[in-house]
Amino acid sequence: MAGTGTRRKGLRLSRERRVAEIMAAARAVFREKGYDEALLSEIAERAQVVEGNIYRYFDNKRDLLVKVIEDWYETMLADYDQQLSRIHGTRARLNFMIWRHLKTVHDEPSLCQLMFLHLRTWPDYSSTAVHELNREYTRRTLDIVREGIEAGELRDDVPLRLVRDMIYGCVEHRTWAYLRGEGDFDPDKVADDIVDLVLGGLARHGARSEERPDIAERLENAVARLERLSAHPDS
Amino acid sequence: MAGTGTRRKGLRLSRERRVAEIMAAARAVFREKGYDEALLSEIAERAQVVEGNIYRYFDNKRDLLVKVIEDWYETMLADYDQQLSRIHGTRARLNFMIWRHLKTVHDEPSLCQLMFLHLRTWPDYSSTAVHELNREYTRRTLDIVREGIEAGELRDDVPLRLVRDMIYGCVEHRTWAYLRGEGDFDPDKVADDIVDLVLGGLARHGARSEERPDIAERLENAVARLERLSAHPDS
Amino acid sequence: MAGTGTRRKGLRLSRERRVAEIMAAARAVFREKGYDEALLSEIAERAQVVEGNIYRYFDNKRDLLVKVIEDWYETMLADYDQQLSRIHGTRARLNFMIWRHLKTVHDEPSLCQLMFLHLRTWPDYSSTAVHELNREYTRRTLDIVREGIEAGELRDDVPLRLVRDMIYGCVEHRTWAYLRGEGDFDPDKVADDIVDLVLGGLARHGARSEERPDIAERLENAVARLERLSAHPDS
Amino acid sequence: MAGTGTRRKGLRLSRERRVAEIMAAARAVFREKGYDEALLSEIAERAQVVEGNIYRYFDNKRDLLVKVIEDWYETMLADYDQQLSRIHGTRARLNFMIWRHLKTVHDEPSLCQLMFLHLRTWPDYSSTAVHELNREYTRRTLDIVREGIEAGELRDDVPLRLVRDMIYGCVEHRTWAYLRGEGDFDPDKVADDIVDLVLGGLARHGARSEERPDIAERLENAVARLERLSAHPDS
DNA sequence: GATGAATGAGAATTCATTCAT
DNA sequence: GATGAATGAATTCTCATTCAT
Repeated sequence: MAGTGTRRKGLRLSRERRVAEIMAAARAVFREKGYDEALLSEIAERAQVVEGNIYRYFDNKRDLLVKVIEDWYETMLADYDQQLSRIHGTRARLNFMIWRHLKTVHDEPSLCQLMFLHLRTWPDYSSTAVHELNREYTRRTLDIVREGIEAGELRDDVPLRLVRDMIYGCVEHRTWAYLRGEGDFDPDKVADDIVDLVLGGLARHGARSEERPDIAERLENAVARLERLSAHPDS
Repeated sequence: MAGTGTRRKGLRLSRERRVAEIMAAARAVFREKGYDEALLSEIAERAQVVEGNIYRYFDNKRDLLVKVIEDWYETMLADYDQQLSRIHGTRARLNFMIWRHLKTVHDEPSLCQLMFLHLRTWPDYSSTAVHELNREYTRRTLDIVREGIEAGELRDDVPLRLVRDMIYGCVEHRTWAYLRGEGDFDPDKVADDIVDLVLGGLARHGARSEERPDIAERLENAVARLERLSAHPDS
Repeated sequence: MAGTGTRRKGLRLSRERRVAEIMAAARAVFREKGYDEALLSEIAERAQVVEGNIYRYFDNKRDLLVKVIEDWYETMLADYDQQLSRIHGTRARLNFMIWRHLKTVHDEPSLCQLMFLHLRTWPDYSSTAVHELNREYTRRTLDIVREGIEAGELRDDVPLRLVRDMIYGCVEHRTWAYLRGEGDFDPDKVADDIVDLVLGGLARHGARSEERPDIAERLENAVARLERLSAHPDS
Repeated sequence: MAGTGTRRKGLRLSRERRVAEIMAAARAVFREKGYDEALLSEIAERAQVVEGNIYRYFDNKRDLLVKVIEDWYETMLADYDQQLSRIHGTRARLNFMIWRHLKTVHDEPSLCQLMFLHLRTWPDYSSTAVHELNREYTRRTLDIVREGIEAGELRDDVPLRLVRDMIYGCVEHRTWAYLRGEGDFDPDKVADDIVDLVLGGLARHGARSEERPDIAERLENAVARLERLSAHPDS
């Protein structure tokens, strides 16, 4: 009751430091509890701050999450660049990007969930800095593809955007069960598989021209189907 | 206040009928408001039922959504089978599946959101009937791939599961902005692109560059669309 | 769907039989779940009856419990009489009554709880048949006391009612923890102790007259205290 | 509707003060309405607080009742000690304890009901502070008995625990009808009777019958009442 | 700059009982 | 006599955010 309490009281930290403490606490709590379950009161307590005080530095809970994720992205981006600079060759660089993304999901499933299920679904997401950071995040991959095209290694008749969607969508779907807490996956193996599939495609190529029906045959088949259609439209 | 009683009173319907009415109302409200904003009271009102009565047939709000989505899936599955039976050839069938999925997202963005952002994220999702229905939904695609492999048209050294993740993940990412209410997309175009990318892959293949503007391929795509039209005349 | 279902349908039983089945089901469910947790729907299901049908035989849930307890009491009373007829001597008969009561609590804790915490607390309890049955139940004990008085074995200057309250109140308090699910007790031992205490009292008797201060001394003490009181009333 | 704002707005009180106001309001409402009928909203209104604000200080309705009863017990215990210190002699002190308990039941039937029918029946009762307070409450009685034994006035072959159960069980049974709102009772008279029965027992004792209308005993009882009066002038 | 008391709005859920069929 | 669909009323509890001190 009397004397100096164990809890620092109104201790003044620089704004910078205060913000950092709150964000660290917020990241921890968001990670452990998810967005809805995370309580401002708990974040405040861990940051040694009073609840209402958080509002001095952040607009609201949502904003706090945005800032936490932004911060996380920035760290990742710097990291990526550093590592990518040592890797050469289209396939290897692509593989790295995909592997690194898989690794991130593997190591920080909770933060990824926060990104996938909350941030990204909020109505103003696309005006967020996180959106921009995410584009930046995936742009590296597209750069690699672009360079591969220029080098003549990759096809130039494919919408770049779709390549990105395919890679990141594939990773996301592939890791969905893991994020739900069911089972595990091996980032190395999955990365290899994805690169292989994305680059090589599903169709057979080597023997392709010989095996597949020639043009005349394919045209005939198509016409046959058209005839069938016109004959029995509701069959 | 005035006029003939607007609310029919105690009209007794069979369980079956009542369930159908509630589900119809629920689907509409969920679609319009999303999960959180959807009020049981509004659903009840539209279904001409007292709130508490919903609980005779559904465990809770969550269960109600699950049932609504289940019902939707069942309709879709039957529809798919019917239409798919008229389409032939690996590429065409694959194209149909992807196009149909894109079309669904395009036509029912709200229900898709419900599925993506709620149902699928709930902890017990994998024990849900919806989960099974979803596997059933994607199994058709895998069957086509499997048949393609058996026919020697597709590579047999690719993990099937990854193909599925790539296709559905790609669609989901590609349509994300649309689901968020930003912009639009053309199911036909996107389907063609995805099929092309999934089958052909990103890498250039020696034999391929010669055929480039492949007349047969273009004709095949055209026929696929015709088939689709006859199968699904209101698309 | 067709044919005779496994669930008898509208099978007509005599009113008597139907009532018995419902009461048996109700007793079981009340015992297992307690009053509040017991659901009419479960009782109905166990009794192979439809919910609304219970109301043909019982006024309401409360009435159902009353009837169940009544029935239980009646069985017990008959049992008591039969056994008591073979026991002789005031102490032995008293001991039996107390032991039997303890045994009942021990064997049917749930039904006792129902009686103690519900029936007995309801506002119209004293107009219930159960109330009368309970008086009947305790009257046997008072009869024994009365006979003991007439035989000159027991004091005749004690309010009978208080004796009853003391015996049954003591048992109830003594078994409270057990009813709450904490620990156990031995009906035989506790019965002996209670009889001993009730009959013998707490004060020493044998040496009593010698040890205790004689009248003069006691009067002196009393006067001393009175003086103290008047001298320092607020000390 | 008219006049100066009847509801003070956002007036800030210290935690301590606010808690006290809420508890006072809660005690009143619980007393008047019983547990189930008591509405948080009414408590809030009387405490001049918004409903949700109660939850800053109390976990839930149940906790609120617990705290109210605790508070009540604490007041009583302090009171008991103060009064008991002026009363001397085993019989007189025992008489006081019993009389005081009866008086409490008589004066605060509602709070007693709350204790008997709610608090005490909740599953975690024995881990409650109230449970401990109640033991403390009855421990005084046992101390008196213990001292009587040491002074050679009381038998040393009786389980103390049973004495306590007998006294408090007897009081509870004796006052049951009153608590139910039927009839009344006289704490003085009942206390005398109980003390007499507990000390003397039911059986006749040779030496006893001679002293029967024991003048000293009557005087002692009278003094005990006088002491009580001076200790508790408003009784 | 810090504190933490006060706010506020409502939404899901329960199940005994009734009564149309 | 049986059925089971429909009723309905009311309450607890949550926690981000604000703002008086």
